[in-house]
Amino acid sequence: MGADETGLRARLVAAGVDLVLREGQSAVSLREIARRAGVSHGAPRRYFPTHVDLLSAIAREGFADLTAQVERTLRDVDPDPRTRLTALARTYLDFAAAHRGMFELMFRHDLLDSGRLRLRETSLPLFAVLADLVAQARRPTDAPAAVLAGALWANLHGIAQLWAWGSLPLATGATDDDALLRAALDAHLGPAPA
Amino acid sequence: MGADETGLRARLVAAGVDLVLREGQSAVSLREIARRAGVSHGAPRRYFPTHVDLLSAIAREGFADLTAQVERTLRDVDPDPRTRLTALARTYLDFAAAHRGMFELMFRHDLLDSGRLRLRETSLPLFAVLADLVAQARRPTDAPAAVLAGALWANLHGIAQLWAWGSLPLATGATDDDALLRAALDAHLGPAPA
DNA sequence: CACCGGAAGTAGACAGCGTCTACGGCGGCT
DNA sequence: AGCCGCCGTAGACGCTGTCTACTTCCGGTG
Repeated sequence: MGADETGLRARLVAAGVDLVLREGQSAVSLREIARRAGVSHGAPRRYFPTHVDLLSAIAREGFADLTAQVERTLRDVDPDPRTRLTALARTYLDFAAAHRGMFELMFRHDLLDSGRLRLRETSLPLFAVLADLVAQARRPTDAPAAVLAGALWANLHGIAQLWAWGSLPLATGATDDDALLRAALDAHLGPAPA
Repeated sequence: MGADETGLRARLVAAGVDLVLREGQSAVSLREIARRAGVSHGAPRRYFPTHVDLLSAIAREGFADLTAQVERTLRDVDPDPRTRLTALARTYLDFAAAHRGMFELMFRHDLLDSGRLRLRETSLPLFAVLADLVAQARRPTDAPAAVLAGALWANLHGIAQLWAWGSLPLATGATDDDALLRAALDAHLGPAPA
C-alpha cells in the first residue's frame, strides 16, 4: 500500500493530487509539480515521458479514491439495492462537489491517456458495482441491465457536471442537487419505496 | 444576418469556430486564430481583451448553432410532445458527436466566461424549449416540471459526454447510443407509446 | 488646405509552458 | 580500482497569453 512511498515517482503523483485538489485542473503543470516535489523541471520525465502520463496517473488516483469512498459508504448501508444505489449516487455527487478539480481532470479525456496506465481498469470496477446493484433493483419491464446501468450512470454524471457548472441551479432554480438526484433515481428505478 | 460580416471581430470568431470544429478545442489558441484570420497576434486584443473572451464568443456561436439545429428539427416533427422530445434528444446527441470539439468547448466552464458576453443567455432558450416540452409530457405523479426537465437534460448531457469519451460503449458493450437514449427517455417520461 | 486626434493593427518583449538533449554525479558490480 | 548505468540537473527551443510602444490611416476641425 505504498501511500508513504518515498520514491520520486510517488512523490510526483502525490504532489499532483494535492495540487489538483487545491488549485484545480489548470494548475497541474509539469513544472509546478516538479517544483512542489522539490526537483528540477526535467526530473518527472524519467518516470512520466509526457505530461499526459503524469496527469493520467493523478486521475487514476482520483478514480481509486472515488471507488474507495463508494465502497466505504456501502459498507454501512443495508442490503436493499435501491437504498444502496441511493447511497452510491449521493457519494458520486458529493465527490464531484468536494473534489471539483480532480473530478474535472478525471473526465478530461483530452488530457488523459486512457489506454496506457490502466486508467480505464481503475474506473471500471466502480461501474461494475453500480451495474451489479442496478441488476438487482431492475424491474422486469426495464431495459437490459447494462443499458439501464449506463443510462443511470450518465444521469448521475450529467447532474454532477451541469451542477458544478452552475447550469442546473440556474435553469431549474434549485438550490441543492437532492431533488435532481431523487428524480433521476425514481425515473430509472421506479418510485422510491416508502 | 451578418454571417459574411467583414469586420475583424466577426472574422476572428468565424476562424475560431472553424478551427474548433476542425481541430478540436486544444487547437484554438489566440495566435492560431489570428494567423488564420490573417492578422498579427496582437490584433484580437482590440476586440477580445483575453483569450477567455474570444473562446466565449466561439462557444456562444456553438450554442446558437445547436439551438438552431434543434429548432429546425422540431419544425418537421409532429406536435406530440414525447415525439418532439425524442427528436430534440436525438439532435442533441448528434450535435455532440458531429461537433465534438465545439461541444467540449461549450461545456468547459473553466475556459469560458459565462457571465460576460451573455453566454448563459444563449444556452437558456434551448433549455426552455426542453422544459416546455417536458411540462407537456409530464405525468401527474412525476417530479415538478423544472426538476424533471433538469434531470432529463442531465441524462442527455451525460450520455453525450460519456459516449464521446468512450466510457459508455466500453462499460455497456453497446455500439450505438440509441438504446441509451431510449432508456433515458422511457425512464423520465414513461414507456414510449406504441 | 493643413492639422490633429483617436482608432486599428503591428511588432517586440516577457514569463510560463512541455519537450528535448547534453551533461554531472553517485552507487554497485566486476 | 575502474567502469557502467541510473537519476536528476540545466539549458535550449518553440509555443503560448499578455502587455506596451509604435506606426498608419482616416475623419473632422481650424
